[in-house]
Amino acid sequence: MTNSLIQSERQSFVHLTKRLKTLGMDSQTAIESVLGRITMRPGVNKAEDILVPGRASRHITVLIAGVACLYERVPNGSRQIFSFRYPGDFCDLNRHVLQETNSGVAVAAITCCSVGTIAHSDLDQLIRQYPELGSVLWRASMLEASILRKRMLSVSRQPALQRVAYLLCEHLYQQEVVGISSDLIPQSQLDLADAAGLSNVHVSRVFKELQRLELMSKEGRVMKVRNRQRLASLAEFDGAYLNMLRLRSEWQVKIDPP
Amino acid sequence: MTNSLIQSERQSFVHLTKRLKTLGMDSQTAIESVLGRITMRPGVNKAEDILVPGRASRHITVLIAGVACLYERVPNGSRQIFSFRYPGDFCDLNRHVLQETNSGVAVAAITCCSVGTIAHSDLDQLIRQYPELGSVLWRASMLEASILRKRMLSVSRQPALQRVAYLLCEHLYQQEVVGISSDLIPQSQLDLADAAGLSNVHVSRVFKELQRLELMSKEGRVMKVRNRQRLASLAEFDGAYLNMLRLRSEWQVKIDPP
DNA sequence: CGGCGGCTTGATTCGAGTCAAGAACCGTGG
DNA sequence: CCACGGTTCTTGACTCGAATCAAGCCGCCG
Repeated sequence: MTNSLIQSERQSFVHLTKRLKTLGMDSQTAIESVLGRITMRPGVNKAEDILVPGRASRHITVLIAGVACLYERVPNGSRQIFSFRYPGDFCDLNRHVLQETNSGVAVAAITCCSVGTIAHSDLDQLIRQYPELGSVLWRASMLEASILRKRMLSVSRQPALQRVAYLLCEHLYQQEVVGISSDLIPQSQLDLADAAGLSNVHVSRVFKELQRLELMSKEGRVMKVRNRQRLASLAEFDGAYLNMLRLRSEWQVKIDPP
Repeated sequence: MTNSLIQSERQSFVHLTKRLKTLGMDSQTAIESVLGRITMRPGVNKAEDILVPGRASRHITVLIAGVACLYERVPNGSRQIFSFRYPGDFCDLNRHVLQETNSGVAVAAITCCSVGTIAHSDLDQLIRQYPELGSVLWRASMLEASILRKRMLSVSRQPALQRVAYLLCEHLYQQEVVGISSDLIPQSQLDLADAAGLSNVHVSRVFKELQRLELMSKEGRVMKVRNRQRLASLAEFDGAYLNMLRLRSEWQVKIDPP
């Protein structure tokens, strides 16, 4: 119903809006329609689960603010983080597209998050009404797969130092896509370890080395990127797989996170 | 134009047909329309490239027969295999959906392959005409991402023995989805190494161990699965992520590869 | 028959995991 | 404001899995 969102709502959806545009959604009315179908859920605290595996659901979840991660637990107790999620990212498109209760994948908040939902039926209807939305979401899925492949390369072929550097670069780039520019790394070392397939102990050593190389530094407990150029070159990260997206977005906008 | 395919053509498309049905394409006329837009390319020999990176193209490629792999070369010379492709699989949907010249990903033939192409413009038109085709291809993309995640888990968290066992199970299951049932492993040990993120030397040792455990055996030079059950349990492979698909396919059909 | 690519085997090295203990940091509540 | 308890991070000692190097071997194709 709400084609005219009140100012504060529109405000909270800036990142989602940007992301949809980045993915090629040109019609403003289509975007407004999507935003109009979003129901906000209560905020989620750092380290809490946003989505648990196995449970069937009648709606999809979209991250409005904060950083989250998509992960799976393995029998031996450790967890693998597959990808990080940023404002404007959908968390469980797979549950919508593949009818199965989405294997063992869960989503957890890395920082405090605010999340919204859209009913599956609403989404279907939106896609029917705006076929471009279908393409946009398909594109988002492909992009995710593309990112995952690159990550796989890094995890399976690079030594620990480069692997961690790679993750850090990936993080910076993904934030930029939605217009957030910050040197601070919200992930804990354990998060990075679980994403890179390393032990927390080794990530700690790697981080020490990154500090020695003056690529990173510490601000209280959080890590901070000092020299992004050299970090990227160390990791052999080029971000070319996001180029396509960059072309479509007003690239220089900088918004610092709260 | 050809809604009435001649018998031999229809024959060569059995796997693609099965795959489309498996993915939820119910209308026979829609399937025939898709098949009608396929142009066959000359066969590709074992170890030859089917698709090279970077080159823009006006059509997408679909694997009709044989086994191929999607891979990327890394600066240091080694290669990472991201996934294997089976009859009925599309090789470069990403190039269609993301306009970019698809990063560094290439496709190579593991065995002799026959491949077909569909012009991007034809595909667009087909999707417009049969919206379900859009969903089907989106679903195929999501499924691929899902498989990739599972693989990532294995690569980053399991020791070598399990990793290789996992790949073998994945291979068997993926072949079954399109109705091929065979114990023989067409991949060379080097292929498996490049997919598992191991050295060829170590894969050789792992294979010796698999033989000792009576899970695998050698037939001339090719490997053969002896005990699939125990192999799957060793690898902690459950194939649940393909369950959804199994429900939709006539599961017991067995077709031995040439 | 020769030669080549894929597989095997052994010796050695090294990166990263594990275990264990301690330190720094954080939020909490007295 | 400070003492407390729990994370998260750090450090060191030790172990071990897998990479690398280097030959030699088998099966295949010309």
